[in-house]
Amino acid sequence: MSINASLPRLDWLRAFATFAEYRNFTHAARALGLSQPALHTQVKHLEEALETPLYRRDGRTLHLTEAGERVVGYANEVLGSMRSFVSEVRTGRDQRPVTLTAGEGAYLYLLGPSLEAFRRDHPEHPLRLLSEDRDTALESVRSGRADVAVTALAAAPTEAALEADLLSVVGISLAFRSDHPGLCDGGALSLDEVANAPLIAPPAGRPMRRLLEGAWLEHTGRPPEVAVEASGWPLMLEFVRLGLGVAFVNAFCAPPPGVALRPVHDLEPVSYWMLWRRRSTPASATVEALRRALARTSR
Amino acid sequence: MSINASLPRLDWLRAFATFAEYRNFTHAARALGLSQPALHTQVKHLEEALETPLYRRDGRTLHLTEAGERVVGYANEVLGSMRSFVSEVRTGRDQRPVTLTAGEGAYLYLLGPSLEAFRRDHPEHPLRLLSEDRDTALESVRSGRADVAVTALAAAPTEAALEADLLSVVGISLAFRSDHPGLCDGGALSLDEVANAPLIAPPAGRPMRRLLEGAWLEHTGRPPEVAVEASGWPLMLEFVRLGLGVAFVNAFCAPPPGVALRPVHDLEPVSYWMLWRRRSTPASATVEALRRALARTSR
DNA sequence: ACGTTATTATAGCTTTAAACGATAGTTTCG
DNA sequence: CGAAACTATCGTTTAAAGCTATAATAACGT
Repeated sequence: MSINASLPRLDWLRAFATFAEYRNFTHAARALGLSQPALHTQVKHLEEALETPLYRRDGRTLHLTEAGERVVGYANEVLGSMRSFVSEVRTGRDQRPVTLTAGEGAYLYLLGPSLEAFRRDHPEHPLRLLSEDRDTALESVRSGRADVAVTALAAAPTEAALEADLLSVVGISLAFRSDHPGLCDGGALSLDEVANAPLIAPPAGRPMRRLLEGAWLEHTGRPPEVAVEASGWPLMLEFVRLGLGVAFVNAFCAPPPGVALRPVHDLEPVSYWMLWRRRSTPASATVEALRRALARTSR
Repeated sequence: MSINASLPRLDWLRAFATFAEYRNFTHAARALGLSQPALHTQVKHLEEALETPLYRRDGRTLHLTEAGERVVGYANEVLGSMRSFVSEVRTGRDQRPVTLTAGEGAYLYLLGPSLEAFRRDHPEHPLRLLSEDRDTALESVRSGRADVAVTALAAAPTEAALEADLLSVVGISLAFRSDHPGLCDGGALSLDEVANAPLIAPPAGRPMRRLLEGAWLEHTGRPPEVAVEASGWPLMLEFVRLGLGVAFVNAFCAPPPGVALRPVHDLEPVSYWMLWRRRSTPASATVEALRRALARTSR
């Protein structure tokens, strides 16, 4: 009944956290400044302390188990909290950097004012801004490498480990050269009106591209013909300016001179969500429950 | 610019936490199953890692510094969270015991139904119930040994480290034998009406005793004459039943057969508070601020 | 198919550091 | 002022964490 079964060491948690990042002992060990065997035994110790396998081998690639995923998240949480506490005690004030991850588009067109405001109101906290695509960003939040992610999602994530808030819903607009014949005036466009213009689109596989392909098929009966592939709205808009074609972009984009936007009503608007890891101080939920129970006491 | 200055080890935190409990290296070391020098160096290492003295010597007695107080709290928090996480991973579910500390009176007359309800709604969480007096209970919460305290306080504590909720305000009643001449009927009593009855009161120095002495002086111009000292309302009520005198008790007390209660209006009612440690995941406040800043984003 | 490369996992040896016993140094108390 | 109670330090011992070397295994290229 291992009542006082030894706690895992923080070294082991850190070791496992960086191992989880690389999923490769050799590289992770180099990143930690350790030998590969040393890292290996640290992870092994952690597994023994938790009496649970944390990763699985499929041939030469290593996958985290479900328990492993939870442990990474907790490890990063505890390590981050510890680091910030230490620096807080040492310097007398909280200087923990806050890490935000988002896509380039969100930074350029959505988050600017908020970040300025945060910087102004909390100058004491360094702000680490990662630029990552949707999946990487979610993974960064899950694993605790980032505190908050902002990204476009079809719906709030159902994962229990994450909490989310809807930030903004933005429509899709068509970007075209101001001198484009036949597009310059009018309200919302339909897809058919632009079915024949050469198209600048994100690379195959990106979420926005898939959205486009679906809607195109539905409205015109055939897949879109993409003239130019470009990643990121600034590039797409630049290519529009150069006359390489038209592009579908989020309505919040600021078009460069010579480029105009018109809303498109056949495309679903995109929802931007802010996501963060549900803090798993496992105690707190229970303690909260007890507090609620007590608060029901005759008042 | 110690960017990666080594983190304190959990051993050191645990060592310091139990040292803080005893404020005595020798005893704490015995409690930990360590030699006194070993414990001493662990605490020293912690101080070096935090670059801050955690205790001070006044002759032979040791006091925690202010930083030391914060570190104990954080240490207990982190250790508790770690223990519960480990057992959660090992067993697959959260079994963290929740620790409540309160006085005997609160348990007997105030908290019963709430505790029953909590037990029914959360049978998976062991409940540890400590019986401590006010100061010890507060100290237990501050140091993280207990999750929640319930105790009578004149006002909400102003300490930044604690949060509090008012649970209940209860008046003071006089407990007397049902056959007492002249007391049996009527509404609220004044102090003068009972100034001559032999008095059963808590031992000198207890909060309730001090309250009584203050009010007595104010209303009758002289200190009360205490016939019997007894600690705890059950004992006091029992002595009332035996005819040793009358007693002032909280109105929520359940008098035994043969004993009656009547409210007393010259005595201030007593407020029962629930207190808990403000969770200091130092990150969370900042992250919260960032989230608020982002949420101000055009919606 | 077979050698080459990349990587995990184990073994033996070395080094680091944590624990211990002994003890000097302080303060308090009778 | 001596005894008792502790803290803090000093070598010494012991445990554990690191390193190099290497066996074992899977993927890859020719």
